[in-house]
Amino acid sequence: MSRPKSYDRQEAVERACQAFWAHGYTALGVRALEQMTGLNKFAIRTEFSGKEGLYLEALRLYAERAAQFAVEPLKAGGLDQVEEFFQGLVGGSSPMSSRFGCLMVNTGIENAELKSPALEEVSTVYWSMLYRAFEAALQTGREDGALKRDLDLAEAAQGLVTAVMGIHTMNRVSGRDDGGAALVGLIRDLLASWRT
Amino acid sequence: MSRPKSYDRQEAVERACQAFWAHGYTALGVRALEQMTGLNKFAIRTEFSGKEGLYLEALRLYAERAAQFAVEPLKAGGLDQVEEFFQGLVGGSSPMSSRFGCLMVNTGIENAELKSPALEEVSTVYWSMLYRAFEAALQTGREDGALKRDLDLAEAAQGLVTAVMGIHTMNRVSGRDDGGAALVGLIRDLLASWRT
DNA sequence: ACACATTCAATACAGTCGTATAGATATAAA
DNA sequence: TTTATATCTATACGACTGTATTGAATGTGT
Repeated sequence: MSRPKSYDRQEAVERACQAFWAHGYTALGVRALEQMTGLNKFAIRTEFSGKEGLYLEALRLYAERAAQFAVEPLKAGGLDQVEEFFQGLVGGSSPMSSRFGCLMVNTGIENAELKSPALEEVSTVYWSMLYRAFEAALQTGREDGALKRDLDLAEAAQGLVTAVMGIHTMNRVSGRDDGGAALVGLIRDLLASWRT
Repeated sequence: MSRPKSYDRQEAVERACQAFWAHGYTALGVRALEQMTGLNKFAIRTEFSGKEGLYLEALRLYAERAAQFAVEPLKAGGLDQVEEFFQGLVGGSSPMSSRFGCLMVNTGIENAELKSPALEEVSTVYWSMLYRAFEAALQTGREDGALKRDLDLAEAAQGLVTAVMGIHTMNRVSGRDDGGAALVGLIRDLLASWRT
């Protein structure tokens, strides 16, 4: 009963995610977004209520993908899965590694002062999701008796999250999807030292 | 023979450094910079040849300070100094810790796509300076016989640099100058495991 | 074939960006 | 006191920002 949309919503969000990932939020203008997503200004407004709405949608997609591909295996597994997770942060064979770093890290740094409550929440939820996943994996390791008993689980999980940020940051700063490989190596050694 | 300047150059750069540190480059407009630095538009142009020139000056000051307060002790010391360095990245008593993270990390993430050769170089020089400092400290540790012989020094130094980025990033994302404390703890454990 | 509903393309808008310019101002030397 | 020089304040500029509006285009249902 009306003119069909000239774009595929899902694909548009996907492309927007990639675009924001590479260029950041502020630096990417609406007119550039049109080209990279196949959307038009009107659609950005009506479908996502503006640029920031599209950004939030892209962030949610990113978080969803990360939860699916990286975090779920973590919660189900133990120490080995933690090691695999870190391996996935570098190198070309993984969907979690990128020369542009991590969209959530980039967002957190760029918008630390933006004070958009919606952004703040997406970020917080994302990192606490990762924290709990590490916590669960370590807890599993402990219950399996694979982990030393004197390890502070909360500090370990939080420290791992921070290491993840470092790897992503180094990936972006170096412009290479394996820029953070050295820290992945150190984390592997650390995990080994935690094993019984 | 002319009207005296209404600002102190050194202090202006110092304030600009703080301002860019907190707000980033793009998000901080020239008109806001005037207020926060005590400079005026004319001075920004004549004294620093524009906003980007002032930014570079601020980055150089930041790098200089970091070299002086944090990196020099590293190059002169050994494993203990590496540990002290990481301790200095979190908590209120250190000039290297901040809830705004690290100016160089923020710059590297925000401007990964800016392609300003000058910025690129300042960043590269900074991180390789830190890398060499870690390398030197570890080398000293090795020569003192305090370090296990099978440790890959290059990977260790590069991994430590990446961990530093992670701590700064977590500081900024969490908005706390001790946000990265957990990873500092893990790094301390890791350093301990390297000792003979 | 026609009316209806929705999207599209193009343009307009007010606001901000960094920079450039011009007249007023302040100091030191003549 | 006058002159020269440099800095200050204020305004102007074109380019850009994200958003809003308007008439044309493109479908479906009658």
